[in-house]
Amino acid sequence: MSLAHAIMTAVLDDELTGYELAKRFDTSLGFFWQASHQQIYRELKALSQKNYLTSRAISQQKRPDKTVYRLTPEGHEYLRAWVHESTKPRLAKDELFIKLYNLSEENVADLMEEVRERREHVQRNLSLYYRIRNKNYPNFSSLSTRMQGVALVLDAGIRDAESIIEWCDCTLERLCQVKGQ
Amino acid sequence: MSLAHAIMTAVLDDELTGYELAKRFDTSLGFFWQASHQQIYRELKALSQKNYLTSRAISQQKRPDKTVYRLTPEGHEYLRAWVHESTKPRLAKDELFIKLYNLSEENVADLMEEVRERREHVQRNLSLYYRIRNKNYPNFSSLSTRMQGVALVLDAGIRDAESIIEWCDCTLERLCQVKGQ
DNA sequence: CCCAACTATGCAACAAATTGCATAATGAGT
DNA sequence: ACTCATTATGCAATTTGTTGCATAGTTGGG
Repeated sequence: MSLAHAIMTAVLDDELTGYELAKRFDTSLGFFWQASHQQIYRELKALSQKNYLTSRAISQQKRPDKTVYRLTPEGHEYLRAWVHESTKPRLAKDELFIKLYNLSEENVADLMEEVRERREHVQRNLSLYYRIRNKNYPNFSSLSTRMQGVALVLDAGIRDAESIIEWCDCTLERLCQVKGQ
Repeated sequence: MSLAHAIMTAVLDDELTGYELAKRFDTSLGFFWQASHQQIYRELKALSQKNYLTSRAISQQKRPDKTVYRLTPEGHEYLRAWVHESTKPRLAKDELFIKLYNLSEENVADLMEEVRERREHVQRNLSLYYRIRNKNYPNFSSLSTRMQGVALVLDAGIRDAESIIEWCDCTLERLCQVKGQ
């Protein structure tokens, strides 16, 4: 259900296409929500039928035609009311940790490589978050209330990424000792 | 698919019932995987049919009868091979951050309460992780390789929880200022 | 010039997860 | 005495998410 809320929140300020939404769920929004383009297009259609979103077709010459979506007043009110409802605990699933539970001399090299890849991936996200913060949220106090909320989420993403990178470095050192018997 | 791997990993050392597994997915394992008891019982049945787990019925007088599951050699081999396969990126979904994107003077009090609850929840988990570490993994170097892997995951859980608590404290201060205009 | 990646959308089949319900005994607290 | 939480398992319906496929022009690199 909350994919709907995430999408509606994403189009609070911007008019966006399904394609652009998919990219955001893969980058900035990806810190706290993920969705495939198939899911997004399905949900956009459902939300339009419920009258929470309106769509507008845009013809393009050099690119395929596209449809941009924006929040309706009904959608805005629905979202406003939803914020007051009880919040589900965060959901996290990470295969890497299941695999680490199975650590052995036989697989330690593979797992080190996985941790290295995880570090790189998180480092890329962190760089992106820094860029977004420097560009759009340089001074917290000067932001509008809504943008302060966004900045707080960005801060969570940055802290999360930094802490994971530290763990990766520490873990790689320890796995290196396991590898060398 | 990976619920299967998580369950098989959980019964690597211990014989467990579906009920006990459900409790673990709600506490220690919950850091990196969650599953309802309905999901778990279904998966246990499927894994038994595939011959990756064997079950043993235990009659009880004061409590309902129960069934304990353990890993078969086939299950062990399957798990061993799976560790070498490519790992999917972590999946995280958190409604709290969607709600923070919608921060306003109207909802700031509710959101502060949500952040406080999140802090308490994470603090409870952190205390549990500390207890587990002090009890079972006090000295990293003296552990078996497999247990070192478990200790590394525990370390990730501790770092994660500590960093979230810091964010909650910082966020509560900032939200307090928003509340007071 | 060819191949890959990007832009842009969507259907259909399938797998995974959630929600609601059901049973049934024991122990702990008010 | 009554109520609530705990132990212990499971079915059925629905919702959500994944995987595979399909189309089709543009842009960039080697």
